[in-house]
Amino acid sequence: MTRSERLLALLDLLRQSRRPITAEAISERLQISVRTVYRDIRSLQSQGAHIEGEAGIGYQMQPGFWLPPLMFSEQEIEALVLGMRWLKRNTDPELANSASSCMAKVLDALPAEVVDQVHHNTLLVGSRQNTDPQASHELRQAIRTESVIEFDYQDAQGALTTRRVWPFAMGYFSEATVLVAWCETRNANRHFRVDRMQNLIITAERYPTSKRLLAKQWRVEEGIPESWPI
Amino acid sequence: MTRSERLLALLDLLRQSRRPITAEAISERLQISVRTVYRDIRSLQSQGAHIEGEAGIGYQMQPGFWLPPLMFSEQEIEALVLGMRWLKRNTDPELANSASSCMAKVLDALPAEVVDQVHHNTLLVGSRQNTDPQASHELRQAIRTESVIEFDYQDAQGALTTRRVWPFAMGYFSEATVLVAWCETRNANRHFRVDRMQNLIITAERYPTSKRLLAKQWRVEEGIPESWPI
DNA sequence: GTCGCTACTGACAAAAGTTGTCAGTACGTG
DNA sequence: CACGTACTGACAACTTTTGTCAGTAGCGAC
Repeated sequence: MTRSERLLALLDLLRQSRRPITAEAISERLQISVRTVYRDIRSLQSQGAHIEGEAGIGYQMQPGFWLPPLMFSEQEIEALVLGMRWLKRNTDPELANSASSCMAKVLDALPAEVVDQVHHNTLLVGSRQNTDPQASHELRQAIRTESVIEFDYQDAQGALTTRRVWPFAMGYFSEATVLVAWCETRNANRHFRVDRMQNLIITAERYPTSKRLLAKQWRVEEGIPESWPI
Repeated sequence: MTRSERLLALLDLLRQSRRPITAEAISERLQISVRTVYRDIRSLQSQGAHIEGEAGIGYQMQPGFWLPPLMFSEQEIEALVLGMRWLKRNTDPELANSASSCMAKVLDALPAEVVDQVHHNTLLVGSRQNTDPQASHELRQAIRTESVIEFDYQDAQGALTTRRVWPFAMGYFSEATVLVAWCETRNANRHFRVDRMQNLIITAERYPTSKRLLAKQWRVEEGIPESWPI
């Protein structure tokens, strides 16, 4: 059994065992030395598995690595499919891809007839003209990492300015995709249509506050009640 | 990316792709040689994954057989939230409700730190004017049950006619919601804007074919390739 | 405090695994 | 037959993995 196979086996082992397992027990079970068990555990942890070890006790895996089976009603499935289709046709390839894999994960646990229903579901969505998918992707990335960005912007009057902003939200409208950001140049929150940006640069610089705070402040300014409903 | 990480990624990839995927496609996606793809596939198979390969076709995995899917990634959560938000603001209350309960179920399975991310997610969607929510809901119900429906319809020229149709699909566009149906009156497939319908009646009568067949035929007529992607 | 149990770390050299390349075979479809 | 694709074997360069050994550290029982 090679290491990579063993890691999968170890995941399975930890997933199934309810009580803590000692490294020594694992080492016997998998026919490897204790030292290697420690290394394997470390490797899984670095891949996102929540495995806790306590001296004198053993190892135990916390939930949150594997997605448990989710059950949905027919209507919920319909909603899910429709939402994912909208993403596929109205955002960017990266989000579309995430939508697909979401759907695949959900479907994994569902009985075959439901999967079949999904593939024959006839709720459809239209698509709008795409804004530059690359930019859209990069901007979302920048929001995630709270990075300062720079770009040239052509406003509604056609005037071109260079901006340096702290992005914290994106709005998907049927006419355009809009970035919401704190503008260093103007010292205020501003909205920017993605299709009017040019020469976008994601700097390595992280902005000196958090997107949460920025968003909260923006909501107050705009009179948007509370954090966003789902 | 180490081999063991790659194997998990490969599982995810196979789970996600509904259609068979060729070894070459995988090799590009994972940035490895084709030979290594064959080795990786073999490795997963020997551990119990149900992966089938056919010459000239590609690989396909039978879902739900081995390890459960990995937890949603940050990007997948983002996609999910955005999709559900679109539903909330652009369809009807029934779908919006389904979206909410979907999200609630998903959140229930998520570790706390991810739940927090969801509540502070800043991808937003615009909303369009609603078509009559009641009608929208009833029409979807009619599609589900394959019921014959009747209504008065005002076409683009303003002429009013009474129709009896077999509904099988709905399209959500930014300008309007459109019902796609086989029209008994015209003996052909027709599209109807929901906002131009009046006096809608869902009859108790079930139409003498299936929505799948109707949809298939419509797709052929319209030159839409294959069943709908997610 | 000491003991027993166990998690965990660093270092190192031998052993094993991994990879891309190349040259082939096999299979089903058109 | 040609084509697309699954699949195999061999090999050498390259990386990773492994066990061993020598330690440190936390916790509960006595």
